[in-house]
Amino acid sequence: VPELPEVETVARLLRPLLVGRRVTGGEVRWARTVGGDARRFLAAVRGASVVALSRRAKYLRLDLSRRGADAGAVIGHLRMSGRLHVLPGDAPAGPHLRVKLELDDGRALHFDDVRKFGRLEHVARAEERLGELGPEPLEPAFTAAWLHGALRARRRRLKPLLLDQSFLAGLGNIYVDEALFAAGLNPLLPSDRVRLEQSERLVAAIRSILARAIAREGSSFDGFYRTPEGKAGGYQEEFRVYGREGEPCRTCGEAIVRIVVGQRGTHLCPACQPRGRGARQRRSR
DNA sequence: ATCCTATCCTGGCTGC
DNA sequence: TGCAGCCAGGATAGGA
Repeated sequence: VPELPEVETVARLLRPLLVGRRVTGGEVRWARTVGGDARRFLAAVRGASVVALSRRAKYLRLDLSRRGADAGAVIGHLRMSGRLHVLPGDAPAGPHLRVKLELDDGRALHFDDVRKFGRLEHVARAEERLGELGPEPLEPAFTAAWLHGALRARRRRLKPLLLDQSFLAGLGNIYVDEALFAAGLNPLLPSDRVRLEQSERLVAAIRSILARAIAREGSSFDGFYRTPEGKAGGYQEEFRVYGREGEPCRTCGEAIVRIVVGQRGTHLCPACQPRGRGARQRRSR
């Protein structure tokens, strides 16, 4: 599932192929992908040039201009199964092609998406489609002090809170599970019981896991995510808990467990990620 | 304030 | 072998 590292990889690899290019035409095969109105979308992007390509949370943002004037932006979200590829103009459409944008260099941007949850929408102002997003975990503002305060200001279980994009932007099911394992924190722990020292471990875990996953161009384990070059990512080889139910913990040998938290499959090592120390102290007295 | 459920989708899997 | 039914999963809306 594309999360921050996968979207960052897509942005980095597409940027040199798209920035400076003008959209000369296009085709929409699934209207909902572009927000429901294919004609309006194509009119908005035809003739516009890509002036910048960036990532915010799990969104891709293509800023457009037409004859030097602001022409809004295309906001992309890969959701579960979306893929973006720049291919030769005469490349055949894949079976799940939803949107194709022809470029002035003879190539074309293909948006393929088996499950049709992905989006590639045009908006006048990028902010209106980006929603309310928390801080970027790789930005300097994401510190242990901030996280600790933010966690204590709420009373939610850690896992759903870290998945909440308005709390922290860019993490999804995989990297939350991996980060909680690396920090030794239980996914069910109420956020207001996280101590400063635990917040420090969590910040360090999130930062290092995301950086490492970007270096490996994301995670590919279910046949969906591929880089724009068609390659699989490599970070799935470094998973400690995700998708490892029943397999031994690489730290302690205990069997990895899968539970459901907030309707999400959640993987953890029950020995390395025990419930909070307070609960254990109470039990032992 | 927080949690839960349904919705959107389809391929792949399970069970019979 | 065939087929019905279930499930994952990000974001969001609406209800408890």
